[in-house]
Amino acid sequence: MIRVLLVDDERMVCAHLRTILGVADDIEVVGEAYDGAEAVESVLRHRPDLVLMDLHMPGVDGLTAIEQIVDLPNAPRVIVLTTFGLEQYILRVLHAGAAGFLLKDTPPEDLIGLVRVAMDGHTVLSPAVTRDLVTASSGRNAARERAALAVAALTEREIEVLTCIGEGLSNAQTADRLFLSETTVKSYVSRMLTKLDCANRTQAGLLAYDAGLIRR
Amino acid sequence: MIRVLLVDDERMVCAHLRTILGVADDIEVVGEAYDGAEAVESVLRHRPDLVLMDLHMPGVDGLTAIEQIVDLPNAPRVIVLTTFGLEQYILRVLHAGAAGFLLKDTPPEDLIGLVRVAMDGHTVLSPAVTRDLVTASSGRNAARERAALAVAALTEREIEVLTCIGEGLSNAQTADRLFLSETTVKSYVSRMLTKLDCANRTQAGLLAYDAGLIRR
DNA sequence: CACTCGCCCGAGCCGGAGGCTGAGGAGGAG
DNA sequence: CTCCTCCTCAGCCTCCGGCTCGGGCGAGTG
Repeated sequence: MIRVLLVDDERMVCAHLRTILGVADDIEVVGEAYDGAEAVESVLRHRPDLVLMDLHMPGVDGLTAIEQIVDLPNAPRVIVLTTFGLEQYILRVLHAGAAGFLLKDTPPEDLIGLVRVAMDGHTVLSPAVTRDLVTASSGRNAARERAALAVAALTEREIEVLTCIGEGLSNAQTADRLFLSETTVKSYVSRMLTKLDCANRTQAGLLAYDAGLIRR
Repeated sequence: MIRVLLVDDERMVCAHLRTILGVADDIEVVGEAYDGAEAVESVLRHRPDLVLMDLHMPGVDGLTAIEQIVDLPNAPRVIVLTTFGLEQYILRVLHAGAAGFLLKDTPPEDLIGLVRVAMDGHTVLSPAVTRDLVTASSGRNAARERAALAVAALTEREIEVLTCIGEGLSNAQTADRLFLSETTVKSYVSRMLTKLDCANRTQAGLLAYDAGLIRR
């Protein structure tokens, strides 16, 4: 038996979910909560196996509620079930410890299977959420590959200078670190900028970041 | 009826999966393939609804096989099912268009439910895969939060200027874009640098990047 | 050997970047 | 009305950033 807690500030939604999940004979809705603070209390009181939670709620944020819930001993699984347009929260939601991120356009007949799968320890995502996750991270990869390719065309010394630029050092500071004259550093910078097709050192710094020369 | 194609270079694995999925009366294994090239052919021949595919295979890579398969008309859903240690491919796998990323320690009894959920359009991930996905992106989040906090202290106009800096524009170019005088831009830059505790516009540019003001 | 070529270093010049002071107008809070 | 914040702009000065040119050094090449 999977004990489920529903969390949504709109009671209509809770009621709707209750009827949807009611048809499954291995699922039991053990309670409802209408904001983040209530959610944490309800978890402590009803000890559910799984929580279906909205993100947008008055008072305590859904995100912080998740963090508090998953930190509890014998913590339940938490699935975020929210409206469109909040897909970009996906990374933060997963980082908070959620077991899934679903949009409210999820067909009712799918929901039961999703609950079971999440209960088994797996992570479930709605199509739009996956799309956002991919586009959010694919942009970086494209930039990263371009940057790595551009940097590969540089000499070793030039890369050292580029790294310094990426750390925000001035030419004088760079010269100091690399035991060079400032004018030497300047000439390196100049050649680099043309090689990398950058207009100024700021662009070069971002490129160094993309290429992974510097961390933060 | 869900028509499934199995792709794994080890035939034992295919046979095992066949017996596991055999107990579900809504799933039918319609074929097997033992490398990436075969997988594409088999998809064209058997027209499955869903493909269970290993990543590590001789010849054509699993990743490129996925890309080719999901580009087909009436493409099937593709779930990656592979061994430990390949979790870091998660982003590439999702970007290639996969509907899931499972490890081979997935309990047999879970697999059927996972196939059904993926078939409904959702994305499914194994716990270890989710963990890797989160840690891979959480490193940047630390820098991102610091940056977002710093940027929050700026006025709207200052943020616009900061964005231009992040794109590598000069003061004159920034002034041109925002319909301002160059001296105005300079004063903004000056105040920003002190507010953000940056020595150069290069450091400010990286901060703008971290804060998500600019994409690439 | 002389010649070339790429990489490493450096000087000098000039325009832009950055810091400082000062100041006017628009709008909100008291 | 006054005080305050924010947006806007000017002028000045200093210094850094970026460009051009040039020399030294090692490795190939004919």
